[in-house]
Order: sequence, then C-alpha cells, then structure tokens
Amino acid sequence: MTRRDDQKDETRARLVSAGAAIFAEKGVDGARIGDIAKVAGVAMGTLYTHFPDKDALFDEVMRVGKETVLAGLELAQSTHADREQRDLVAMEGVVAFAQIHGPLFRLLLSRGGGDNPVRREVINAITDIRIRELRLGLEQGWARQGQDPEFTARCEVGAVFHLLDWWLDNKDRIPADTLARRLSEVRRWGAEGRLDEDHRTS
Amino acid sequence: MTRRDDQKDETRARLVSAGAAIFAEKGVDGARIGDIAKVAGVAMGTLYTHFPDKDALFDEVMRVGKETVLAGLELAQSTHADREQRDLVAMEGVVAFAQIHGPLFRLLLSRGGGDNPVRREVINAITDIRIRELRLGLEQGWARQGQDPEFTARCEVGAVFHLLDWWLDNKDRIPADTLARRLSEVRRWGAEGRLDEDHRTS
Amino acid sequence: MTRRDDQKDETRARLVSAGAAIFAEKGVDGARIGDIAKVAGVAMGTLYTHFPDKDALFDEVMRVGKETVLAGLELAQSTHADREQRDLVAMEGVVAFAQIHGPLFRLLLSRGGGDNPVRREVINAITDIRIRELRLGLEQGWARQGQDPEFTARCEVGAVFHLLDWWLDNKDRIPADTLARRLSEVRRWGAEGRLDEDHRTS
Amino acid sequence: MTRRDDQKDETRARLVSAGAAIFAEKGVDGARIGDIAKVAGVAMGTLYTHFPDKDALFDEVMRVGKETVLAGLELAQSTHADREQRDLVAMEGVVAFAQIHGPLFRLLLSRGGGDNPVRREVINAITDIRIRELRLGLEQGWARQGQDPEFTARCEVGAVFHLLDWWLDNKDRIPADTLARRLSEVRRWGAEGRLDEDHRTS
DNA sequence: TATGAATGAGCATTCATTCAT
DNA sequence: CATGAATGAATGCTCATTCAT
Repeated sequence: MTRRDDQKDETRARLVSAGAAIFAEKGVDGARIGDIAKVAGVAMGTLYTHFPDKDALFDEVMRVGKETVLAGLELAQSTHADREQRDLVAMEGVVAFAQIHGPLFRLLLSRGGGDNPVRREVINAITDIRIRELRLGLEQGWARQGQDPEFTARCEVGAVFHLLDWWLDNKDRIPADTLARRLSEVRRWGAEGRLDEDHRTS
Repeated sequence: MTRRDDQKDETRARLVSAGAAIFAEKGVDGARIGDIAKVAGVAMGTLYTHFPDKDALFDEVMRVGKETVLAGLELAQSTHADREQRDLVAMEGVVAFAQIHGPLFRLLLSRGGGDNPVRREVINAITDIRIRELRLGLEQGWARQGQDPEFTARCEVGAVFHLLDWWLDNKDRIPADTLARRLSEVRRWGAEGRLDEDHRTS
Repeated sequence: MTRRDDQKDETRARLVSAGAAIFAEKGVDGARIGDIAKVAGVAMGTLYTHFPDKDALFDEVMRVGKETVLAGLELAQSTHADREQRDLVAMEGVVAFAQIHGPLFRLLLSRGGGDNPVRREVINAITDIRIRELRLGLEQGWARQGQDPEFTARCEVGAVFHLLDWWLDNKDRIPADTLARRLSEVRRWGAEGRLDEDHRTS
Repeated sequence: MTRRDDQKDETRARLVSAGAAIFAEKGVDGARIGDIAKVAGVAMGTLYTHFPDKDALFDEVMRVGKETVLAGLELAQSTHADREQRDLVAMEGVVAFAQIHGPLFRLLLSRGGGDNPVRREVINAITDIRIRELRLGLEQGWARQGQDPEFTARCEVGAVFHLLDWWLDNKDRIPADTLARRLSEVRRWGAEGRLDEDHRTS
C-alpha cells in the first residue's frame, strides 16, 4: 500500500467519523454535507470521490458502527470462562462504548436513525446472542425456568439501552463502573432470578 | 363558538393529526409540508394560518401526543383498586395506544423525534409515576427490598417500550392481550420478585 | 345619502388614508394588504369590497393625494393679490402639507412611488403653474431677464422639494415658518434676482 | 490571485451590476432574484454563494454605487485649479454619470431606494463638499454674502438632481453639454449671485 | 485526487385574492 | 356589506451534487 493509498484511507476514515458525529446529532435528513466535510477537514467535493452520495456515506457509517459494536461484543464473549465475569465485562464494554461514542451509540442502539435496517441488524444480533445464552441456561439449569428466552432477551436489551441512553445525559448520577455492575445485576435477576451476594447493590 | 370557529378548530385538528402521521413516518426534517397538507386535505398555505412554521406544528403534535399519553395513563391509574389489575390495565392501555397510534408511539416513546424535550418530558413523567409506586411498595412491603426505585423504573420503561417497538413490526408473533399480560409480569418480577400463579406464563 | 352610505364612504376613506401611510412607508411592492387593513381597522376582505385590487387602491391614494395638493396650491394662488405675499402663502402651504402628510408628501413629491404617472402629473402641474408665472413676469418685467422659465421652474421645484424632504428628518433645525420664508426667498432670488429687504434672512 | 479567484470576482461583479440594473428598475421589493440571476448570466443559487440574501446584495449595490459617485466627484474636484472650470467639470461628470447609469443614478440620488441609509450618506457627502466650498467662498469673498451655506448647498443639490431626473426622460430637449453648462450657471447664480458673460445662457 | 464555485431542482413560506358565512 | 379562513401561485432560499481547474 502506497503513501497515497494511506492518505486516501485516512481521508475516508475521517469522513466516516465526521458523518457519524453529524448524522447522530441531526439525523440523516437534518445532516448537511457541508457540515460533515467541515468536521472532516476536507472540501465538499472530496466526499464525492469516496462515496457516491449522502445515503452511501450514512450506510457506511452504520456498517462501520455495527462492526465495531459486534466486534466488541464478541471480544467480551470470548474473554472469560466464568459466566458472571463475562456478563460484567460485556456490560462494561457497552457502557464504555456509549461513553466514548455517545451519539453513535444512540444512532445505532437507542433512538435516532429511524427505521434503518442496519440498526435492526445490530439489535437483533445482540438480542440473538443473549437468546442463545438463555437457551443454554435453560438446558444447563442456571436459567430461571418457565421463561421465554426471546422475551427475556428483548426486555434486557430494552432495559440496558434505555438506561444507557438516560445515563448519557446524567453521567454525574452514577459512575460508569457502578452502572455496569447494576446492569449485569439486572440481567442476572431477569435471567436467573437470583442476585449473587458479592455484587448485590448496597 | 360559531359554526365558523368549529370549522377552524376542525381544520387545525386535521393538521395536527396529519402532522403526527407524517412526522412519525419521516421525522421533522424528512417531513414535507406539502404531504402534511395533502393528508390533512387542505392547501399548503392553510397550515400557516394555524401555525407560524413547520417546527411549531411539530411542537404542537408532540404536545398533543404527550397529553393523550398522560391522560390515558392517569385513567388507568385511577380505575382499579387492586394493584395487579391496575398494572394489567395500564399495560393493556399502552399496548392499545401503540397499536392504534403506532408511528406516534415511536415518535413519543421509543425512537424518532430525536432529542425533543417533550419526548423527555413524557418519558420522565411515566417513569416518575412508576418511581412513586415503587417507593410506596417499599414502604408497604410488597416491593422487592434492596432495589433502587429509580433504577428499577427506568429498566421497566426501557423494557416495555423496546418490546412494544419490536412488537409493532411483529404483531403476528404475540396477540395484544398476551403481550399486555407478559409485560405486566415483567414489571411484577422486576418490582416484587414474584409471579402470581394465575398469570404465570405458560 | 343614507347612514349606510356614510359608513361606506367612511370605511373607504380610512382605507385610502391607511394605504397612503403604508404605501408611503414601504412602497407599493413592500406594502402588505394585511397591514393596510389593520391600520384602517377593517378585515382584509373589506378592502376588496371597495377596490378591485392593491393597484387600484394605490392609484386612488395617488389620485386623492394629487387632488389635495393641487387644491391647496390653487387656494394659495387665488388668495392674495400681492405677488410676494402669494408666494409666501404658497410656501407656507407646501410646508404645512409636508408637515402633516409627511409620508404622503414623499410618495407624491420627493422620493418613493417610483415611476408612477400620477407623481409626474402632480410635479408637472406644479411646475407648469410656476412656468406660467415666470412667463408673465418676463412680460411684466419683474422676472430676471435672460432666463428660461421652464429651467428656472424645475430648479425651484427640485430645490424646494429636496429641502422639504431633508427638513422632514430635521424639523428641529428650522421652524416651519422660517423654512417657508427662506423657500420663498430662494424662489425670488432665482426668479427675480433680488431679495426684498423685509424678508432678508437674518 | 489565481484564475479561479478571478472568475469568482468576475461573477460577483456581474451580480452587483445586474442587481444595480434590476433594483434600480423595480426597487428592492419589486426585484426578482431570478431576474437578477438571469441578467448576470448565472444560476439563482450562485447569488447565494456570494451574498447571504437579497438585502445583502442590495446593500452592496448601494455601497459600490456610493463609492463610484464619490470617486468621480473627488476626481472632478482635484482636476482644475480654476473654480469655474472645476464646477463645469463636476457638472459634466454628474451629467455623464446620470446618462450612463440612469437607473442607478435615480436609485442613489433622486428617487427610488426609499429610506436607504447609504442613499442619505451619498447625498450628505455631496452636500458637505459644497458646504465647505461655500464657506471658503464666504471667507474669500467670492460667495454671495448673507447666505446660509448649508441652505444654499441643499437647494443646489435638490435643483441639480431634480433637473437630471427630468432630463433622463427628456434627453432630446437639451444636449448633455448644454445641460451641464446651465447647471453650473445655476450653481454660480445661487452661490455667487452673478453670471459670467462667457457662459451666460443664450 | 482534491477543490469549491456553480448549479438548479426542491422546499418552506408569503401574501394577494376569494368566498362561504 | 363585512368578515377572515382558506387558497395556491409566486418567490426567496437551501443544499446535494457536479465539474472545470
């Protein structure tokens, strides 16, 4: 890869990043190409040497966001053998993502972005991971019997994302690590019907 | 109130209704004044004899939506003396609202509408009602001890709205009354830590 | 004439008066029918029961203004036998008109009103009166010999109207009666080439 | 300054020029952006890459007009040492300006343009130049004693501009050079109270 | 490839005029 | 006749997209 290709990729990445910021703040229809270019530090025309039009940039922003989120989740899944630890790490990961990429988090996972299909894909992917876990739990006996794994999973996802959305505007109310711990407790209570002594909310 | 004033109010109401439909479908920036006028069955100029501009119509749509939602909730609160019954009626009400005003529900309560302050007001108002209930429950002993009422309430609200949002695209999966029952179970489990035998999910 | 006709004429007169004010302030294109109706204290539709359209109202405003100005001038002409007295009265009349109908004065006689034909008619009528006087003066020997009456008349008219226009924004600089006296001196100097001792500027 | 910047300036200049023509003909409110763009030979949107809105273009038209007029006047002032010659050159200059930029002349100096502040600035600037000359004349003895320089100057300006305005519609009545000569005679008579033999109107 | 001036279709908004009451 | 809500053509302005440099 030549220096020129590097620069091209760099410019493209900055456009995607700027697009994420502006799309997240204003929505697709509210976003201005000129604003995105300005934030990216390039001329408006440059955007069109990398993407055919506004919608293509938006799609790319969503695609990159999706990959980032799913990669993070996969990492959290693969890290620990212990279930409770793994859950906690997963929640810490999602809290960190929300903290770092606030607007992108909202675009992808809470509100914003409207009916975008990629948004559904991400949420479904996350939900499916949890559904599989819960099914395994029912088999292995650690999951609360009688529950519908899909229903439980969607409740969890809704609760977690809604709380993170609220937290983004109220970060001073709860520290990030406390929030992650509480979220993993919520999930355990919903999934297993018990709270581990060590992590019980004081 | 003369016949003429009646007609004026009627026209205004049709504009708000049409605005709700179009704004909910396309968002503020995506909505076209011409589409709203067409749906309302009036000329484009008519909109401007009732509202100074597009944003003012949007604000009014949100305001009316907020009042409708809160009025329905208050009604559900005041109806039954028995807590479980009251909860079920409340969930039936919110399911019915989502079913009838699908797009408006999303605009006000799930995604869409972006950062609108009225949206926050509605969600906070609903959350506050639940927080007060939970505090009462802690005093009266029926609520699960050790919980943070605000945290529980936000989890519930997130779970319920997320599920309703999902259900709007998957109505064939669960009948409305079953959904309402399950939602009230979710809330009971989260708040009280028990499930009544009669309503346990099969 | 019945009471109803009286009222009709009254309404019409108020529309013309309001039109004069708004047209003078904003010009024909800048004037808003709604503003004129508001100033006249009637509904917008009422305007159209008296005049076919905006231009017709403007024409009427100009026509009435022209008649008022010319009637005042004719009055001043016919009042006094003595030439100097007559001139002074004429200037006093035009100063009074500018003072009372400031905006209308500008519309008709100085700036504003654009290329309106009535405006030209008024100015030409006023100029013609003076041209006839000057021709008489050349015959009778009191007018400065060698002058072109038309040229002199136009200079006088331009000077007088320009000064009045300036005075309207600077009424505190010169009292109305002093202004009228000075204007008649200017005209005498231009026409006769002499200043009467009694009226010389102090 | 690159070729590209040159083109941008060229476009801007054409917009100002076209704006002058259309504004002068129709007034600010009567002017159509589409007409200005058509005359300038550019697309409507181009106007907005150079000026924020219609009023800003109008302001620029007036500003450029003011500079042009004042530059011409200054040039005439500085050219000749002899007072009578200088006056004649000044009048020839203003007649030429009216002849070449007829509508702009009216916009800036006679009627049109309404209450525009730049219009006042130009007229006041021109008047002030003459006031200073007359004060000098009173000191040096060549000006008619007993006059108020400000009053005289305003009369002159009014007379000259009114005659030029009339002349624009009646160019066949008087040749341009004769007009300039007569205007300078008018000014000399008003200011000095004498007419030079050589230039006396035949 | 990068630029940004130019483009022009698209849109929100205005406002003279109409007409049912 | 008076009213003012409704009308819709006209207009100013926006902004995604193009293209000459």
